[in-house]
Amino acid sequence: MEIPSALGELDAESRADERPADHQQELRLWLRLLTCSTLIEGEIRGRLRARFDVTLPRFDLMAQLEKAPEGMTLGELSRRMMVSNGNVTGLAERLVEQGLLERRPHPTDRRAAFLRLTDAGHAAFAAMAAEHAGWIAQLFTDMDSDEIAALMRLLGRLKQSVRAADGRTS
Amino acid sequence: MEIPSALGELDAESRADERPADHQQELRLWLRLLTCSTLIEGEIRGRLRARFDVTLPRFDLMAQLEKAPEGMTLGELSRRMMVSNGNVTGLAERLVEQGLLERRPHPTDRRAAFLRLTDAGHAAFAAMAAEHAGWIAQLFTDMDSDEIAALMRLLGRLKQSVRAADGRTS
DNA sequence: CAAATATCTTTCAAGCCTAAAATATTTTGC
DNA sequence: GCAAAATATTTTAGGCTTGAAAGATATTTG
Repeated sequence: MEIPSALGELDAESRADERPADHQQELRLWLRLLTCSTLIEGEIRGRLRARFDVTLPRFDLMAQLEKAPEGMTLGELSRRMMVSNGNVTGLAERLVEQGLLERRPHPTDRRAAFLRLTDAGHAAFAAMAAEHAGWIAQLFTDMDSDEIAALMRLLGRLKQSVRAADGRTS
Repeated sequence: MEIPSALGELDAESRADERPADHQQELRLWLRLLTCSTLIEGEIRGRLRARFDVTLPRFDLMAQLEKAPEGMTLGELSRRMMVSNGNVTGLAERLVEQGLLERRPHPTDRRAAFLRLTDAGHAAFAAMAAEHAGWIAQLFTDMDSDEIAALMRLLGRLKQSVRAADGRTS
């Protein structure tokens, strides 16, 4: 316990706005988080390329569509993938060219279009997804189930914190 | 405790290679981790652009150089930033053009070059770093110090696990 | 209903990023 | 010392990514 010292001195609270606050702990955590995702992402990207000659963004797009058998609009896809609209336009274009994706007009809204995996797309994704899951598991090998659960919970809290901060953005 | 049932059946261990193993927990953790870094990265990228008209990669490069007053070679920078050599070549080029970076020959190795922040680079970085730290802290607002410490520890374990798996890569 | 506003998508310019090949130089091992 | 291997960097081709502007269609509102 720290005891505020004598007369005329500012307590920690009052000082907070005058001196650069100490954000070291948060900064280091952010750096470590970024390191982890960069490492994993790089590993997965490399393996997808070597094994299936596919890029990570294309794999991610297919993964989203796999979960929506009836298809999904470009906008919905862009929100779920957390990337820009224009980005999805280009990715989808290339996947349609490859015959993995099918594009059809939205039944009631002529601005929009639905995207769906073709049969070839489903098959390709199934093959990739199986190995992908194994790679991820391998990267997490040294973590036991309790640690994974604890990380899961804390990252959930972090996600919540970030989204909340986003709301009250200055 | 599970009891292996009668004759002729395979125990869990033997089955492992035949059935798709359950990697759900790891997959979901990876997705959540990726969501967190994508959210934070996007937030920081946007603020850097709006407030300082600078990109995140340029900020990252400057942050690395700030820690090495005597400068650093391109290769060292590329390793620390975990990006390709060619990437650093281009980033550095643009920062030199802006007058934030200085490039000088390596004293003893004619293949290599040192990069250092110019005075203008130091000044620009100092201004950005101060606000940057505040933004990060704000995004972590809802996490208390214990949670941050716990996350830090678990991510340390994860980093270790990923690096170890990388070593024993098939 | 018409004007204003919102939404869905594409296009564009600029920059980021990688893997692989090429160039230049240094180090290593005979 | 010299050939071979290793290291530092650049170049190249291709793809990813963004933010902003523009086009097309829907929805809302006066």
